[in-house]
Amino acid sequence: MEKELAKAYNPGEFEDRIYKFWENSGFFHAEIDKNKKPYTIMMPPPNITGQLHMGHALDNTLQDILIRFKRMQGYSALWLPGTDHASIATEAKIVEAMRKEGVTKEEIGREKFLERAWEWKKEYGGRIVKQLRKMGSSADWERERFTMDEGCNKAVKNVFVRLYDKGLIYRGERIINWCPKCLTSISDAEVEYEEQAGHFWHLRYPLKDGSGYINLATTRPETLLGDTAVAVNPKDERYKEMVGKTLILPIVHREIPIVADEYVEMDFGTGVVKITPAHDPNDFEVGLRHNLPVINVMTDDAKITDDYPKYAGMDRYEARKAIVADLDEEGALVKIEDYSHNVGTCYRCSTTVEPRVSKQWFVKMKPLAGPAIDAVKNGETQFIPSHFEKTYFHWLENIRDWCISRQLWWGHQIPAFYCDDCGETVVTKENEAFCPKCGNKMRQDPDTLDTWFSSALWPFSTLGWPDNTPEMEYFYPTSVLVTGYDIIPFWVMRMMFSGLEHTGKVPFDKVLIHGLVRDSQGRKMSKSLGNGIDPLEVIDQFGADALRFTLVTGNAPGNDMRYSEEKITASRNFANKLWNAARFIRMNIDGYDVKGELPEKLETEDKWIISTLNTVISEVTDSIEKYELGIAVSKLYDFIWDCLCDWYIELAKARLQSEGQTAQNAREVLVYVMNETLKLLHPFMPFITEEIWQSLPHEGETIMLQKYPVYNESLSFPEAARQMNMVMDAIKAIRNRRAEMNVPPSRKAKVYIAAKDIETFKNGAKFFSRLASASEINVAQDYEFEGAVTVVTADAKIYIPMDELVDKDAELKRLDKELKTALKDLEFNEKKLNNKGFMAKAPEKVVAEVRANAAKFAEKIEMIKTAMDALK
RNA sequence: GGGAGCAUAGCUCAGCUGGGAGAGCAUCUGCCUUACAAGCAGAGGGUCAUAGGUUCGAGCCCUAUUGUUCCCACCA
Repeated sequence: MEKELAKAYNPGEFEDRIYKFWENSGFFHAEIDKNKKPYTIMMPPPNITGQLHMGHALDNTLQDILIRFKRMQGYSALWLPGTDHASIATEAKIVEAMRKEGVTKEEIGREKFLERAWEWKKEYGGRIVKQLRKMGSSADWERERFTMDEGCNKAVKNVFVRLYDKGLIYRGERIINWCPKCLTSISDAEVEYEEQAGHFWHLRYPLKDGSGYINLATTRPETLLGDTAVAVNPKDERYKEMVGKTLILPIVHREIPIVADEYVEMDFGTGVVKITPAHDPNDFEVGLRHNLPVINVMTDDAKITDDYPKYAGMDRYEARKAIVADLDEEGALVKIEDYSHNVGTCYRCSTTVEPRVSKQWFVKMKPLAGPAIDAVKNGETQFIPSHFEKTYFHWLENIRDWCISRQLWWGHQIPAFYCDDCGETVVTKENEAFCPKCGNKMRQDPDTLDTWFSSALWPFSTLGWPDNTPEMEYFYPTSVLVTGYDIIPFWVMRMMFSGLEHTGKVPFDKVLIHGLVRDSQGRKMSKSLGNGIDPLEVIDQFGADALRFTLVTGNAPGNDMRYSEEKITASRNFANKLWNAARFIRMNIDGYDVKGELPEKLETEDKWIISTLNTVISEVTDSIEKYELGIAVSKLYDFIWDCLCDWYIELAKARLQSEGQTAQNAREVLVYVMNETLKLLHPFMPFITEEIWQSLPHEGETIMLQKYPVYNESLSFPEAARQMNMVMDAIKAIRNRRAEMNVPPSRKAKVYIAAKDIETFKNGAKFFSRLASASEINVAQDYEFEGAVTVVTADAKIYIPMDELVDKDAELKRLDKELKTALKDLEFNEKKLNNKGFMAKAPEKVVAEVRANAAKFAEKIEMIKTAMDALK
């Protein structure tokens, strides 16, 4: 036989060995059997920090569980590797790494930079994949590298050109969020708002005709330089007369109109807003509606432009001071008020973002959103749990055009070319372009595409699209996307509309949404808080299986979970329990020829455990198929700990110590049940199940490629299970009673069982000595005792004559209490049976159950009564 | 302001399509019973946030309220 198990569960002793074994088994690069229905699952991109974090560990655990489960079921399950492109964070990391080497990106140029970036990416991405593998994940870097390099680029260009030709991509002037430090636009989602203490500067703008002033307030007086109007609400009686008149802008002394616009709220402040279209998104919209000029007063790095010589070169905060001082001097400053307000900051460098007008590429979202909404509404793609559909709809229904250009180098360069001479624009898949009008070589747009633009194409770009590859044909649409709820708007939504637009099909059938992993106090894990827990350290200390188990246990889809040391300890203890159960089995089969096949003659307890296992098989399989992994895992936990360890192994001990066929049968059943259990558990705890499986009699090379257990009707023994439960109930009742009386197990006592079903209890009598501290066991239809400890179960009346311990009054009191609960139980059931509505409307099954319960309690009451009579 | 989630034992959370409330940890009691003290056998502990409603029957479905968390928008 194979190998000894160490005395205690110590994952460190075998995880590395198992991991190497898997590497050589070909599992990670399993050949795809194209005759079988595929199960395709996507794996998100390696995290940019190069460090595995809990969220990632959770993602991967869920994905890997599904992959392993499906492969054991015979599907050709496949990872689709991820990509991670033009994010500011990525580029910043690369720039930082280069700075340490003493070079800047400008110095080495775009081409070299990208080369360097790729090296960097390879190093960090590769590291992440190694880390994922350590936890048993079948993540695969080689495949990722390929698809990132070749597949993605091709797909991105194709999509861009396609959308442009259809008029769904356009270039236009818009207000965007600009980070003056990173010198790039950032998407709305990348802006973080924080509460900042600021001021309200109350200003007054004089009317040109000298008839008075109009008062308004601003938090950003420096943008006054770019004011091109003042707006009031059209319904506002106070200013009705003023609309259309002209004001003189203080300091600048430019003439600006008063316009009426719904955007202005009458109740807020003075009901007057200064309009600076170049430096505020709302003002920009107002400007569009009223054809106002757009005057940009700031440079890229948020300094005042040369158009205002007095302030030129000052940064926005210096300029603010200077302008406020000048306003005061001019008498335009009315008062200053303290005011706290939300300010948008760059999520990476925390610099206050500057809304800025610039030329960017946009995707028209309205035409793309419609089909994406429909596909979920008609069930082509389902969210699990389904309520996340609401989030999805809410986003798509309120969607705005998507700014896709980023002023970065690391990413896919926008395939648009401009003619410097005539201003012609050409969008093409080619690497260079010549102006159709003047024939000059054109200049490619230096910007790159938003990371989500390429990520949105992942489900098909990784399969070779736009070519009609066999992979595309076979694997697309994919089966399930596993991801956190926080990126539904960024990614899920964009994959949906991209898939529908470009392939005509949804990218995946199911979207399994999970929550975030928080710390033990419920806070989001973050670097700045220092409360992040490194999964690798957890693995070192407790084992990868314990981590995986913790991440799925007691956790419903979509709900956040808290990570705590108590939880991981509980998981480790469970692994230890399983380990020791296996050790017990190994010790008992040592020296015997055991195959783990079910013997022909099964005892009642064998039938009970096999039947229970059979039920667990169907429940676990159903739960996984419904993506209720937390439920599946708790079913397995209960079965292994309660049924297998606490009961079956204990029940089998006596037989194992005997000789002959019955002992051999017990060995076979033990190995059989353990093997089936290991297979059931394998997707959740891959390392320990492999290690134990290898140590027990088995056929095949690895547990990973065994068939997942299937419910088998011929292994269902409800009658044996019922009988076993009667015996177990009696044992529990005796233990309970003894514990109440503080009788130590070492003190054995005779047990007399009075029951209708004599056979069952005679059959089960052998268990009472070990499990109920019985010195002797007698079974009969009835007994008459005076002064014995009495225990009543639903099926038996048990007497334990322990004369010196018997306190008649106490016994009577206790029995009386039991009688009362039994009477209450009976009443509850009878009430239902007497309820006409219940009898008429409740399903037959429920009525039958209630009827059976009523009978059971009536019987129990009788037994308690006779027991009490005997005591009196 | 718009949207969503959560509210169940001292703590952390399960509870699938409605059929008399569960687990782990913690607490208390008794056990080193030769797989396991990372263990075994027991015990206590809940008006399932509040108020209505639907139903024969509600932790679960509906409405309102309160508390709480998250996402989005953001008032110059």
